[in-house]
Amino acid sequence: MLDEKDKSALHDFLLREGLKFSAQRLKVLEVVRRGARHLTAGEIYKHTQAKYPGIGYATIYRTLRLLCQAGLCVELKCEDGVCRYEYAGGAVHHDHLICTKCGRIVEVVDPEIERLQERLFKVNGFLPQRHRMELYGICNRCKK
Amino acid sequence: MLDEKDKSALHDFLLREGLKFSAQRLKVLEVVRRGARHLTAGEIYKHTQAKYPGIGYATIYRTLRLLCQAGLCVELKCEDGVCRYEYAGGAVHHDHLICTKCGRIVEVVDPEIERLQERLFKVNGFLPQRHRMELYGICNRCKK
DNA sequence: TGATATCTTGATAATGATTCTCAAGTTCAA
DNA sequence: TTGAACTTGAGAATCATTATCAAGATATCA
Repeated sequence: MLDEKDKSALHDFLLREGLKFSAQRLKVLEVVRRGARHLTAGEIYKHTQAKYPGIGYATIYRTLRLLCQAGLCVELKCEDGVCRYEYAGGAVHHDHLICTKCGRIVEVVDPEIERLQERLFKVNGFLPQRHRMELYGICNRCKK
Repeated sequence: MLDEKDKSALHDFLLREGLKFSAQRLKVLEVVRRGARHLTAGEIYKHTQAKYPGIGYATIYRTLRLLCQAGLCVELKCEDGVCRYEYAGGAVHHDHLICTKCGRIVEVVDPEIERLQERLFKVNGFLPQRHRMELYGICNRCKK
């Protein structure tokens, strides 16, 4: 099940871009929206298969790119070279704290850092678009 | 030509890890040390070929990983999915401001942000190891 | 409602960076 | 000098992601 808000956000985006609606696109959004955070494309593929048997890998990738463009999804490039995706519809931006032992990912936000980042953009004459901040360390469970 | 300091840093690391010295490893370090910033493995391969004809791709990758472990080199995961490498021996840590139009990379440092990042680690019970911060935007040359 | 142009899809091949394999070559401590 | 252990180069293998393309779905306009 998907909020009407998500569905219409997708619809609006497609309309705006001259693209078309499809059941596959809706299902992928649903999986990203309801599934765990930080899913890989492969995991999203498997989960979507359950709701829409027969969907292809290419469609998963295409749709994920689309959802990112629509601002409904965010792509996270991980250390292992595999991308992970998470729902971002109306969510607050956040960064990631990643344990290098167990791979646990903690989401963090620091408005102060965000502000300083904006300043760095400005000082260097850049028009800000987005950023990625990943902090790697050893989490308290793995420390001992 | 390579500073004695770099050479002995490599030597020390190899000794400490029970590994062996080789001309190839020295040449790769030299290329990373003297070459432009943000070289891809492919570029490092080509440049090293000039100094050490016959060197293989596998050796380049293996050596880059080694140099990263030794702290002489830093790997930068770029948006295009290709890793870039830069010398890091005794250098000050810095982050990257990347133009999404022309690909230009500007190095930036912000001690304030560094401090806040440390705090995020601590607050979440993580032992800090390293971080990656990449700011994406459009540079002043591409803006108009 | 139907025709049509355009967009999407799924299967599969292709790509491309990185890693693995293994026999032959090097290094270095004793 | 010798030998165990580490490295190397060539090329095959991996694996995530993209491209291709014919067949299918969608939406627009009459």
